[in-house]
Amino acid sequence: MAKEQKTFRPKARLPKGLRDVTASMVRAETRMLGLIRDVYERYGFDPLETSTIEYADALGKFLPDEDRPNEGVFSFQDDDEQWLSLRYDLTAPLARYVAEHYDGLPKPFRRYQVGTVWRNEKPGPGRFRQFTQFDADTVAAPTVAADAEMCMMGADVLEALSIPRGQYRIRVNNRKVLDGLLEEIGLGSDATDRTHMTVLRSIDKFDKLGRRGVELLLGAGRKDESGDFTKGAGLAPEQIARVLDYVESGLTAASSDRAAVLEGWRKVVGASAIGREGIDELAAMDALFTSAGYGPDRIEFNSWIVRGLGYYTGPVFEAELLFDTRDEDGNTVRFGSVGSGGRYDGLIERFKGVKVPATGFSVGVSRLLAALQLLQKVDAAAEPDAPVVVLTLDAANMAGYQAMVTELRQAGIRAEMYLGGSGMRAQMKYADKRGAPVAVIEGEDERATGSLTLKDLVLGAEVSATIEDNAEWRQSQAAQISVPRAKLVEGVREILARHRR
RNA sequence: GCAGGCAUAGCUCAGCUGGUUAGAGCGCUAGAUUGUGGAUCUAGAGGUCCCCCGUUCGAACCGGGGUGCCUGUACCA
Repeated sequence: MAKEQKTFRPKARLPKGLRDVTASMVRAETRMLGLIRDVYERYGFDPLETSTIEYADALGKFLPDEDRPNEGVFSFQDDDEQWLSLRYDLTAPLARYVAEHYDGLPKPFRRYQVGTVWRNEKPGPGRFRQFTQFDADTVAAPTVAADAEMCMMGADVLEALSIPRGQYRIRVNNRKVLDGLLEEIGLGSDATDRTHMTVLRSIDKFDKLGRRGVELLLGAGRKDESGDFTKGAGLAPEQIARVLDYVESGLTAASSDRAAVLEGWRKVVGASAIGREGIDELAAMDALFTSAGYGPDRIEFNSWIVRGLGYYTGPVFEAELLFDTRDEDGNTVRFGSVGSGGRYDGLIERFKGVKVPATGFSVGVSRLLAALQLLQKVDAAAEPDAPVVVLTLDAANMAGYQAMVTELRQAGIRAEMYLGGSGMRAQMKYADKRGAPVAVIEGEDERATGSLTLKDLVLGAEVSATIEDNAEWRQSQAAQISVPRAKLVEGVREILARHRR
């Protein structure tokens, strides 16, 4: 009763939040990574490649509001039942590496690393579960000179990618200033306190929600446009006023004068020792920026840069694109942050028990690439020419076609022979779809006379626009020439030269 | 995670108050036009109407649950 067994057919689909990257984007990314690498190398950083998989406990959990432990990380068990995780950033593995090889490393230790990282969380526009980061970190460098260097390097990276000065900004703040503010409004110094965190997160949203939105979040809370309600920090009106004071003291002068921003902050948080320390550190950074010629059109001090609450302990910074652009659907897209970093003096302490100060900067590669693409800064010259296609019209003569392709390749010309099974018309369509500049044709007629027909497909496309009649289109062979078989390379070169960019 | 919306061919979508064989345009494949990409003409392939359960004589359409996508929000190491 052999009933027909249904063969199992898996559905061809990609898991959510992941994507396939096609030729032009792969090439553009490769090129972009090269430019970033050049900048990092110039600053004296050395490459390091750590593994993509680490023991879960080495990556650590440091989210203070851990409602869902282990969320966010892809994990699985090894043969010996130990938990392994895909890395979710490049900093935690660096901390592990430094702790493991501490005694042998030069200190300060400076390394850069580019790599794929994974986060198991809800994807969104421009937010994937697998993406690429490009980091530089300096470990065992206690002074803010290391932080200042990160900021300047961030600016250099963006300019190396042809983002004009003025269209981006490196925005810098200091966690110590924020701690001083919280102290000043009487919230104490418990960094894991819920109100504490809510206040910081509210400040972080100033850019997005504006003064009114932040005010609501600091107080009772805020309703979003779908009607969902976000609970606020529940501060008293005087406290709210003080926080907004701080935020706006950074706003008025931000683009013009770094020293003026620090003066403004000093008035609000200067009474706190930790706040003063933070401001003094930024003043030291300002001196370095200024002497190196990095003005406020590149690096600014900014009140609402907060960053994540997990591990930053000092200066924090974000590289932000300032322009709006439009996506394929014509919607306005604000790019915002394409890189970020800061000082994390506590990360390596997890392993070593001793404090090892460190600071780093991380470029969000995929995001930045998407921005460049919409800016049309993705360089078309990085694309290789499409291959010359040698048509295979006679199955008995494959050896002859192979010889032609090889000749072209040996002459440095990108070329391929048609490897499908269809007729001439389909082969021409294929060449067209590939964007081939030249089709090499050798059929019976050509072979009889020892010649080849070379068709200039670029010129042909231009000609076809003016022709409507089929007979005319076929007979007008303006776009093709006949050359002796021996002149294959020469003839192809000549046509390529016509269209050289 | 929370809130709202959406789900029909590769793509963009139509499909009446539930009614027989679910459609269009574009794209794709092949043929015609003496061995040639465009144009024109002809033919063809391609769908578990997101999935499961239910209501009904009957479900693409109604109800419940699930999944996926979009928007906002939260989080962002």
